[in-house]
Amino acid sequence: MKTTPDTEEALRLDRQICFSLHTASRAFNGVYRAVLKDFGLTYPQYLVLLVLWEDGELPVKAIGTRLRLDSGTLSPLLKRLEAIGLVERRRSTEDERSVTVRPTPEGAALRKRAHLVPHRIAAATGLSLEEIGDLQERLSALTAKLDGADLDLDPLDGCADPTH
Amino acid sequence: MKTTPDTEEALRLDRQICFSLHTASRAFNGVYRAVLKDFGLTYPQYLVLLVLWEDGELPVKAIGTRLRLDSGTLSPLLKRLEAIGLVERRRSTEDERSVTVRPTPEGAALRKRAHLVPHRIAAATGLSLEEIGDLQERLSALTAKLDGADLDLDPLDGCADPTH
DNA sequence: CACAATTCAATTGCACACAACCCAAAGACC
DNA sequence: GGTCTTTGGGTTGTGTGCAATTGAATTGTG
Repeated sequence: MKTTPDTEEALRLDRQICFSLHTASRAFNGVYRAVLKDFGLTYPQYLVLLVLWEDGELPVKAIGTRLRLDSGTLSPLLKRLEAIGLVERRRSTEDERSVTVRPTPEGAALRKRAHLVPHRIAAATGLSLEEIGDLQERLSALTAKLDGADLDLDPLDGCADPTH
Repeated sequence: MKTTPDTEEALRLDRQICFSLHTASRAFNGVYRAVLKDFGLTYPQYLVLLVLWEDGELPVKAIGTRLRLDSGTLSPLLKRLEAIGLVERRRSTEDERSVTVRPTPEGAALRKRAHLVPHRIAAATGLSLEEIGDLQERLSALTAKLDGADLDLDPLDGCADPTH
């Protein structure tokens, strides 16, 4: 790694990682959009249903922890899922701050139809299960790293030389 | 790969790839948000500036092709960049349908300060340049595959057996 | 030249995603 | 009991991201 500023190269290189991740994510989103259209679901709505199918019933807080989403995103999303009759929201009696979400019978029934989704997505990726697993592993590690980064680095030094 | 439906496993496995990609992308976005706050830029705005810094001046259409964004996203974004004085939009004289975007002197000057950004981002990833390059390559390949997928597959068969 | 098809940008509508706030309920503390 | 703090959801505001439409300009074709 050079210590010269090398503005051109840095700006180009940087674009590569973040941009490819950004684009891949949107491309994936597009594929999900197409596949989930038949179910009338968006991709984040599908994610919420996945965790509910697994756990049966969860408070909003727990869904947010699982998906790393806050109430600003989840509240309206859950209201939409409730509006189309797939989930039910009930304020807990023992802790009235908490709202418990669970699939309605229609929401639970959707699970049977939804098991087709992963096959179609996997086919669209064109990757083997092994490659998928590997990529997933790297991305999870990257996310953990990014979440933990505090960014309190000196603007210039301390970056190029980790031993500093 | 088994041919049994295996709903549980399929739904879980599927969650892994798409979810990790989705989460990694948002985590990256969060890091950029923190780093770019000093510049008053969002991450997509930064991407637009990157291509403008490289090419000097581009029609909206070309920016969209580079970043895979359409006018619905770019039009308001560019108006914001114009509002804060970083770019200039001018309707082309030779083709009046086209709008040419280029950095203002302030926008061009920002480039010098922005070369700090990639260092901080790279540091936050905790990855070597080699790992970054490898990941980028996989993601680009994945995006290409996803963009090309037509999804006109049979819902069930035709997935597990590529020779079909 | 006239007319249809295409292209480019902008706009509208909807759904995240996140920061920043508000409020009510629950705990913690004296 | 009476405050103080924390916690869980909700709301608001801003900024994407994308489908669908509009409208003007250009191109293609007879």
